[in-house]
This record gives sequence, C-alpha cells and structure tokens, in this order.
Amino acid sequence: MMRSKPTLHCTNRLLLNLQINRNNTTPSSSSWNTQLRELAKQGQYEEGLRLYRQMLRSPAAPNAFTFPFALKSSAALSLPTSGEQLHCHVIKTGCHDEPFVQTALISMYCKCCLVGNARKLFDESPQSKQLTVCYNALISGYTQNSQFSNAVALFCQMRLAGVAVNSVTMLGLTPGCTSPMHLVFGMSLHCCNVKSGLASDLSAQNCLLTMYVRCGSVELARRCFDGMPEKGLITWNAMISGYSQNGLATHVLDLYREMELSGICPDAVTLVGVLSCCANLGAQKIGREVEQKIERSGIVCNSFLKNGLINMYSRCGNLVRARAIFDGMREKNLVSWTAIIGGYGMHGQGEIAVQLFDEMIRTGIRPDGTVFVSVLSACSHTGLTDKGLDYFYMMERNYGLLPGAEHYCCIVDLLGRAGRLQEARKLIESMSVEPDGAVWGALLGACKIHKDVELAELAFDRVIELEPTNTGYYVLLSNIYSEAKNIWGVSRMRVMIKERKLKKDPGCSYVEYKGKTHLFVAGDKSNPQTAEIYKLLDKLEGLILALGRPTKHEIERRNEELISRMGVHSEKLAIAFALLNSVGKEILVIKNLRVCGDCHLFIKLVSKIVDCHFVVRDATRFHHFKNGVCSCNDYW
DNA sequence: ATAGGGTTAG
Repeated sequence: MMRSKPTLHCTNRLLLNLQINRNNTTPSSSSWNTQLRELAKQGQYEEGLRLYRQMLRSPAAPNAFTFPFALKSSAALSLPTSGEQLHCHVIKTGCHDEPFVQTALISMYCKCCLVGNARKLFDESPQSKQLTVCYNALISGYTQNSQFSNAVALFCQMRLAGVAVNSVTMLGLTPGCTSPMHLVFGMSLHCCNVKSGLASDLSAQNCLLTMYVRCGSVELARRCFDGMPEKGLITWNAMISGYSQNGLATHVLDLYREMELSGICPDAVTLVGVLSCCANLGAQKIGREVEQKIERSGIVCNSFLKNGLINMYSRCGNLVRARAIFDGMREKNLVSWTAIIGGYGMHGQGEIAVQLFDEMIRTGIRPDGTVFVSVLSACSHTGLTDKGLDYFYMMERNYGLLPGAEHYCCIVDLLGRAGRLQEARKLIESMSVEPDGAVWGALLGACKIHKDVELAELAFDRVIELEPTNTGYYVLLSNIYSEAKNIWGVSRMRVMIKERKLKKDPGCSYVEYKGKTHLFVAGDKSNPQTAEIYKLLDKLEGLILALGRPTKHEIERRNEELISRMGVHSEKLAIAFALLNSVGKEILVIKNLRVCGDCHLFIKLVSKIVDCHFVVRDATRFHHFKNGVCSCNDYW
C-alpha cells in the first residue's frame, strides 16, 4: 500500500535540495509552496512541517498559499501546539481573512480535538457563515469528535442560512449515524442525497453503506452495495468489514471470493476482516491462505494484520504459530497482548496467560476492560481463583476501570468453580451495573458443578427473566434436576419449554472441510449428506453400546423428550460429517455456545472408537478429546 | 497553486 514511500521520500529531499541550491538565488515563496504541496499530497507531513520551519528561517515569507498545506500537516499529525503557532503566523501575516486559510484553520482545530476553537473562529468571521466549505469542515469536525447533535444543528443552521449543501457536507454528516437510533435520520440523509443528485458519488455511497452497518442494518447496507454500479476497493472493504463486525462470517467468505473473481485486489483492510471471520469459524486453512497471500502479494503486514493473524491462529487451536507471530512483532500493542493472553486462556494455560499479562504491565502498556476479560477468564479456567480476584480488584483501584457485567461474569464463574457459590451470589447482588443473563447463567453453571439445586433455581428465575427464549438454560436446569433425581423438576422444564413454544437450541457448530466451512444447527437436515450423517450416528451409538457403555448418557435418557424437541445436537452432526468425509486425524469443531454434558460424553466415547483427535472450541475454551479422555470437565 | 470526505484488529 505505502511500500514506495521511503524512495519517494529520498527523491523529494533530493529534488528540494537541488532546487534550492541549483540557482544561487534564494527560492521564492511560491517555490517553497510548491514543495509543501507535493509533500502534503504524498502524506509526508513531518517533512512538510520541517520544510515550513526551514522556510521561516529563509528570506521568503509564508503567504496565503503556504498556510493551507502547513495547517494540513499539523492537522494530520494532530499537533495542536504547532497548529496554534501557525494560527499566530496567519494573523501576523494578515492572512486570517482568506477563506482558504480560515477553512484550513477550522479543520486543523477539529482534527486536534479543539472543536471549541474551531467554532470560535467560525462564529467570529461573518464570511465563514456564507461558505459551504467552512460549514463542511466544522460539521465533519463535530462528527469526528462525537458531537453529532452539534453537527446536525449546524447542518440545520446551514440550510436556514441558504448556504449550498454539497456531497462533502453529506460525507461529514453521514458517519455520525452510528447506532440504531440514528437509522431514521441516516435514511433521510440518504433520501436527501438521492433527491439532490449527490447519491451517484462513490464516496457518498461508501459512507451510506457504512452508516447502515453501524446503525445495525446489514441488509440495507447490502442493498446499497448491490445497487452500486461501480464499486471501489473501499466499497468491498466496507461490506466485508460490515459482515465481519456483525458475526456473519460465512457472508464474509462468500463476498471475499466474489471480490477476487471480480478482479479487485484486496488490501490489508480486506484481509483483516477475512481473518476475523476465519477466527470465528475455526477456518485455519483459509486463514493460512490469507497469510500466504500477504507474503506473496507484498501487502505490508501492519499491526492490524498481525493481530488478526494472532487471533486467527489462537482461535483455530494453533497456539505455536500465534506465539511465533506475537514474538516476532517489534511493537506489540494492547490488542496483540489481548489476543495472545486470550489464546492461552482458551487453551487452559492460565499460568502463561497470567505471566504474559504481568509482562505486559511491566512493559508499560495500560490495560483496558477487554484485556481484563481475557486474563480473568484465563484465571477462572485454570482455577487461579485468588489471582483472578486480585486482578479484579486491581482494575478499579490501579487503573480506574469500572468492572462491567462481562467482568462480573468471569468472577462469578471463578468463584463458582471454586465452590464459593454464596460469595458469587452476594457479589451479583452487590453489582454496580445491572447483571445480565450471562452473569446469572455463570452462577447457574457453577450450581451444576457443585450440585446446588436450591441456588440453581434462584439463578434460573433471574436468568429466565432476562433471556426467556434461551433454551440452553432450561436444559441446564433440567440436567441439574436430573442429576439430583428430581423427576418433578425435569418435567417442569419440559412443560415450560412446551408452553413457551421454545423450539430449537440456537446453537450451531462448524467444521472446515476442503477450504469451506460447513454449518450445522441442532436437528439440522439441510446438509446434502444428512441421511449418511444420521446413519453414521446410529452406527456410532451401536459401537458405544458394544463397548459396554450406555448408548445414551444417563442424563440424556432422563431428558429424552426434552432433547428430542431440540433435535440432534449440532456438535454430533458436525462430528459425523467430519468422520464421513475423512477431514483428517485432528478434527476441529467450533460451537458458538457451551458444549453440553450429553455431547461431551458422546464425543469422549467416540474418540475411543475412532482413531481421531477431536478438538472442540466452545464459547469459552478448547476441549481436546483423545482415546476416550477429555482435557477438561468443563461443560454445561 | 490555496479549504471540506469514506474502509481495519483483541
């Protein structure tokens, strides 16, 4: 992308020196300006400012043509001190009434996060209020400084003043629509664009597409995308990232393929989106292809891409490769550390995760809420209870970070696993933020481990208030009743599910095969090999029986009717599919929720029969099944 | 010659 930059840089230097030294006369202001313009055009802003300072020392005086370039450089580098200095020079040279300079000043202050200064300039100059460009600069400034309501107010003021609105006005305003509550306004902007004939502009369309994604409507974004007769790289990237951010991983892969077919060359931004979906799907082969593509095509592997690779390899079970990339990074940022810490946590290697976290702190990186989620969940999976609690209290005390529901969720899980159930319950009751379903769900899960029916019922009541349609919780409590031989409880769950007309477990599983990912949901019959899959599952049940083990898990037998309502679990279908197609010695199955007890036992027994190593990644961690043994007993 | 805009990770 920016590969040729260093050479250009040298060339420019040479050119500059040549031009300044060739003619023994001192260069005129306009020749300084030409050089400044070239540097700004090529994004060499540091060089630009250096040149400007050089100019100040020369006999040539800066003029109205000098400032826009110099200001642009300060703005791009977000250097308010240098910007304010330039402002002084502007006044000293009497250029402050020049509209171009005024606009550049407004824009500079906005980019340096000093919107107040920008507004003051705007208000104090009567002519600014007549100029589209000044409004545009300030409107986009408000938007970029998260002051959308001010941007909208100024937009209204602009229209009342009768100042012409153009496509750049829309480009400044549209990105302010960032949440579903802005959708209606965003759509009205879209209409406005169409009516005033501004909609054919490629950038405006890219902007609208992104706006729909951020407002939560991927469908409308896709409709925009499909309606664009000419698509640029940014168009494809915006759509791919849109799918990726909304977890529509298979759509990402389809679109990426389509993009390649249409002859558009992906760049780093594209591949970041693709890697993120490979991570979600456990599609390591596709992810590896992406890595090879980076090496072959000479795309600069920037920190975004490296972090994407670390995350992809960690979540596909290849910690060795993830670690190698991490170790090879010269400048590791917070995201890099979070990705690798999360990777070790998911693999049950909490000690290493904790060591890495401490190392990160030592290198002077300030942690945020997300990296605390990684390290806290790593502690809970490895039973590092006290260590986890230390970190939890450290959050607020040392870093002023208020724990959110997701942190409480980790701590409830941590205390729960350690059998400190009442402590966990008290913690929930003392929470400063409203507990969500996951928090009570964690307590419910802990009650299963420690067979506490009474507390389980309490947690269940709370969780079901918050997530009444999540069938996983009904099954979980039913399993708890089942283990306690509480037949009444089991049937109560059955009735509740029936009455509430809850049907399918929303869970799904993925397997990668021949460079494609195959999706299964519970009770799925849409796969072309469905008949063979069910036949193989029957055969496996038979083989398990021949081992002298029960055909079905005891719990599953008691819950038979309940399970049959849910359909065959997605994990079982995915495993049968993988075996049927000889995916390999090691089979990776991705489950979007938690692996349940029934499947856990089933997979364990199957790994005894077939010469295969199963790796299941669920919502929280990796489970390795081999020769009838599993690496952990962590399931719902 | 001179001002205003869109896509990226945990």
